[in-house]
Amino acid sequence: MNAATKPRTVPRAGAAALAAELRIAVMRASRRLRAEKSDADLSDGQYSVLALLEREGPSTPREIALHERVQPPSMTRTLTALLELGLVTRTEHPDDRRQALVAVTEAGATTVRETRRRRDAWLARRLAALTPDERAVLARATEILRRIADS
Amino acid sequence: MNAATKPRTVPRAGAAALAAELRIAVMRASRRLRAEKSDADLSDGQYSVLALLEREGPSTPREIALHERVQPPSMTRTLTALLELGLVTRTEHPDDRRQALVAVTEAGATTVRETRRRRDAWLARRLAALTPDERAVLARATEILRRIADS
DNA sequence: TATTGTTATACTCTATAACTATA
DNA sequence: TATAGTTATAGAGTATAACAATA
Repeated sequence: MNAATKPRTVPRAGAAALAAELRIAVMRASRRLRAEKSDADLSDGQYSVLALLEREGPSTPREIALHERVQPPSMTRTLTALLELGLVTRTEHPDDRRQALVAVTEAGATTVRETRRRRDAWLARRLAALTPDERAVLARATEILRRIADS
Repeated sequence: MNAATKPRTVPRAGAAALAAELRIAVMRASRRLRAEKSDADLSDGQYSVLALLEREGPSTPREIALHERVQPPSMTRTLTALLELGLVTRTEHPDDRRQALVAVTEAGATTVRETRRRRDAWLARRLAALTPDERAVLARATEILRRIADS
């Protein structure tokens, strides 16, 4: 059942019909990817903050809360957990003593890279089973999806 | 910056390189989609159960819990909430009096359809702004993604 | 005895309100 | 006064353990 039997998946290419199919496929794929986590016992929110800091460098609790769309007290709790796990550090802000600067530790960066590696490995195994043509479709779709998400 | 400048998005079509790009695009898109929630005052879990019952017909609490990968006590709580909202009914199982049969009400079915419509609207607007060729790419990608997620 | 479903209880994550320290 | 961050407290969702009813 590879190429000949897919009646629902290539319907009329109308935007409304495609939206429903694409939404389901994207949500389901992301759920599967999220399930591929590293051994670190982190919640989604904790990992999201750790990955943000690893990707973009040190930040203040308020900035992180804004980016994660969470209230400051919730971020305090998340950061406290990451601190106790030794995955981030908290230091004084050089210019403003009200603020704090949070940064990943070496262990934190390792955790992020490990999780990323596992998720990529899971996906890469499945991509390797596709035809070159199918991979080309996904490569084009990747760029289009990125544009949509950033809009 | 549409066709001439995309160095990262169509790299060598190797599975490993594509995996990282696709993972980021899928996770980011799903994050945006999830942020577009409807007015319906239901949690993700409650809506998920309601949509399941609307899609597949009446079921027992245990079956629903299995499908949603949740423990039975958690499902009891979710079903109680949906019952109090008048979105589902609970009746005796015809063959086994230990079990119960849960089904959506007309109000429940309406809620599901309305929510689905609202969630798709955001994505449909963005798809409508694409070229027919780009929509065709996403239609093909949808089918491929679904296969990957189900594997 | 085994299975279905519920109740009792606790833990996690998030929220709002009130507080402290600094600008 | 305004802002950054924390503490206090509450609500929603899920989990395990113990229990009742039925097979």
